[in-house]
Order: sequence, then structure tokens, then C-alpha cells
Amino acid sequence: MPTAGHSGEVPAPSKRADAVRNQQKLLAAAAEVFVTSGVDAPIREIATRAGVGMGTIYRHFPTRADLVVAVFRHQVEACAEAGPSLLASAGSPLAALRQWIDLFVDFLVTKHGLANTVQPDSSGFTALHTYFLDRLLPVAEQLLDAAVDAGEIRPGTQPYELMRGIGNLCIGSDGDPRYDPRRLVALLLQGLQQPQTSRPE
Amino acid sequence: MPTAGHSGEVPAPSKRADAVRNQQKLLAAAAEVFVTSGVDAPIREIATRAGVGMGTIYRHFPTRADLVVAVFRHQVEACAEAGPSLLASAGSPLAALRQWIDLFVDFLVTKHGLANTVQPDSSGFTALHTYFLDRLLPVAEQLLDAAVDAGEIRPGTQPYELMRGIGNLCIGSDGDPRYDPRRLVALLLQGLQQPQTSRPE
DNA sequence: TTACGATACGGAACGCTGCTCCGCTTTACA
DNA sequence: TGTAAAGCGGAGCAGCGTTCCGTATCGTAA
Repeated sequence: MPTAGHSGEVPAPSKRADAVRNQQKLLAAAAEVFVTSGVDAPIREIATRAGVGMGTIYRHFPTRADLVVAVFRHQVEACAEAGPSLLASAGSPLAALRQWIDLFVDFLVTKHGLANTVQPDSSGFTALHTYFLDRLLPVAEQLLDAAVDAGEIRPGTQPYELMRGIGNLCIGSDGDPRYDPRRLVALLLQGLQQPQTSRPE
Repeated sequence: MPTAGHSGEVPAPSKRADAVRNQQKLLAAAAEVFVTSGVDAPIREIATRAGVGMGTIYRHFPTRADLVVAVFRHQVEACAEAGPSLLASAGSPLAALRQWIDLFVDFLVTKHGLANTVQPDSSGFTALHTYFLDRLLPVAEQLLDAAVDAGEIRPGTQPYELMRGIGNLCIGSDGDPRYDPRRLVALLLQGLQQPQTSRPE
């Protein structure tokens, strides 16, 4: 094989620069549109938002499932990388956790859409799910630990339990304007905070 | 209010005969088409099969969910009524059970489609589910008991467990031509039969 | 730097679908 | 039997997924 890079994410032997650019633009645009309009959003809308033509999107992602899966992996990676950097840039561990969960909720739209797009009992699905857990659980743990160490939230919360709870809160969030999972997630976070952090009214 | 009928299934005060006829034709046609092409089948196909126009189907069932729910209730009723009559008409209780399960599998296509059509966590959904259980469990029990009394199948099988098992076998039956739930259901029934029915090879 | 083949792009066009709307038919009732 | 209302049918519209091919862009070798 020719120069395959250094075990990066793109094993393709050689790709044109504009093709790589467009793929990135499409992933970003699709992620935004999925949050706005769900995973069933018109392909045209995604192409328009990315500033590319219909042909381009179909060349990169022949089926909708291909696109959704790619966005999923991309989001997992972005979410995982955002954890440590938020911890460094945000004012406090709690602020970092809050912002990270915000990203996480956005991302869950894609994750739940996954079940409607690819066969939920296929081998590819379980592979994605384990990837999801392996990559994100340590990040959540790191953020939680930091916030606990800073005395901003009470200790004892399991990362898996929190992620699972947030995930469940976001189920069925489409179609019902009366139900806003973000409000409930915010409540959850509120409940996590130490009593002395917020003044007793 | 005018004459509201006698607490039947149709609370409409007075309906034209052809309207009632068409509604029945639509329910029957939709049921067939759902089995053939799934609950996402084109509305046109259902209208054509029923021999009515597009306007008619949309007047009776404004949304796809309305149609699916109506077919569901209709199927539950038909399935429940078929139990005793099969027991009387079929050659043996086991034959009756076999034919009834055949109906039941057809019907499950609609039931699983329900989850994709109406909100699975809505109150209407749980109401339909309890209706489903209340109406069908006794029938399954009656058929099982009869077959056990006749010595055709081994005793000890719980009706709920059987129905649940058949239901699970029928999950994800769309889209994969390699997976035919009916074969597996038949195997299940085979396993239910008394050892002495089939010669021990 | 230039020229050229390969690669990727864009979007018009097609077929299929859900849904509406209105002229015509059928029904029920007096 | 005559008439108003209720119901019917399907053409037509808008939106979506998907394909296809002329054109633009890129990488490379001279």
C-alpha cells in the first residue's frame, strides 16, 4: 500500500484536498441540521447548509445511514476531545461539565436517530454503541471527578448512571414542543450541586 | 345530542351506508397491504386496493396514525373473535392454535408498525397495549388449554410467555429477506408438541 | 510555470410520495 | 319522487430522494 499516513482516521490512499474539505463541511452541517430538524431532515437542506451540491453529498455518503453513522463517530470524537479542553478553558469544573453536557445533549439527537436509521440489532450498531461508551465514559468521569474535587458538586454520582439518565431524558424529544429535555437535564445538574454552592434563597 | 346509538364502536350519530362500507373496505385493504408492504406503504396503494379514491381515505383517516390505530383495533377484535370459531371449525385444537397464530403473526406487523407511527410513550399507546393484552390473552389461554386437554401439546406453557415470544420473533422482520419469523414460529410450535406426536427418528 | 489527465463538483431533471380541492355522484328524507 | 346534503374520486400541487453528466478544480510531470 502507498503512504497510508500514521494510523489516522483516513486510511484512503490519496484524496483531493477539496474532497476532504467538503466531507468535513458536510459532517458539520449534518450535525447542525440533525439538531434542528432531526435525522429525517431533507438531504437538500444539509447540502445547502454545507454549501455543496446534491451530487457531492451522495458521493461521500451513498445512503442516509452512512451519513448518520459518520456524523455519530465524528460527534463522539468531538465530544470526547471537548472534555479536557473545556476543563482547561472554562472558568470552573462545573462550568466545563455544564458545557460538555450541552454538547452531549446535541449529540444524543444523532444517537437516537441512529436507531431509526440503521438496524438496531445489527452488528454495526452494537459496535458503535461500545465505541460510544468506551470513548465517552472516561471523559464524563474526568469531568465529574474534577467538579467533585473542586467541591462544586456532591460526590457519589456514577458517570454511567448520569449519561444514561441524560440519554433517557432525551428520548422522544422530537415532535412534542411541550417537552424540552434540556430543562430537565438542567434540573438534574442543579440537583447535583452542593447545597452551599447556591445561597439558600 | 341526537340518537347516539347503543355504545357500539361507532358513536357517530348517523352515517351513510356507503361511508360505513368504505370504512370497512379500507380497514381490510390496509390490513392486507400492511402485511405485504409494511405500515409505510404508499397511501395510494391502500386506496387502490380498497377500490376507493384518495379523498375517501383521507376523510376517514386524516393521518397515517389514525389508520394504523384503527386497523390495530380492528385486528385485535378479529383475532379475538377468530379464536373460539377456529376451535369449533378446525379439525383439532392444535390445528386451531396453528391457524390462530398465523393470524396473530400477520397482525404483529401492524402492532410493531404502531411503535413507529404513534408516539410509543403516549397515553394512547399504553391504552392500546392494555386493550391488546386484555382482549387476546384469554383467547390464547383458551386455545392452549384446549390443545393441552386434547393431549396434542405438552402442558405448562404460559399464554403470556408464548405471545411475548412470538412477538419478539417478529421484531425487525422488515427489510431482511433472509429472516422469516414464520419459520421460527413454526419451530416454536413444533417444540410445543408432545414427543409421541412425532416419531423419535 | 505550464499543460494535461484524473478527480470531484454542482444542480437540473425525473419519478414517487403525501396531501388538497372541487366537480360529480349517491344517499336519506320529506 | 324531488331535493339538499353528505360523500366520493382523482387530477393536480408541492416536496423529497436519487441520478447523471457537463463543467470546474486539483495534483503532477515535464
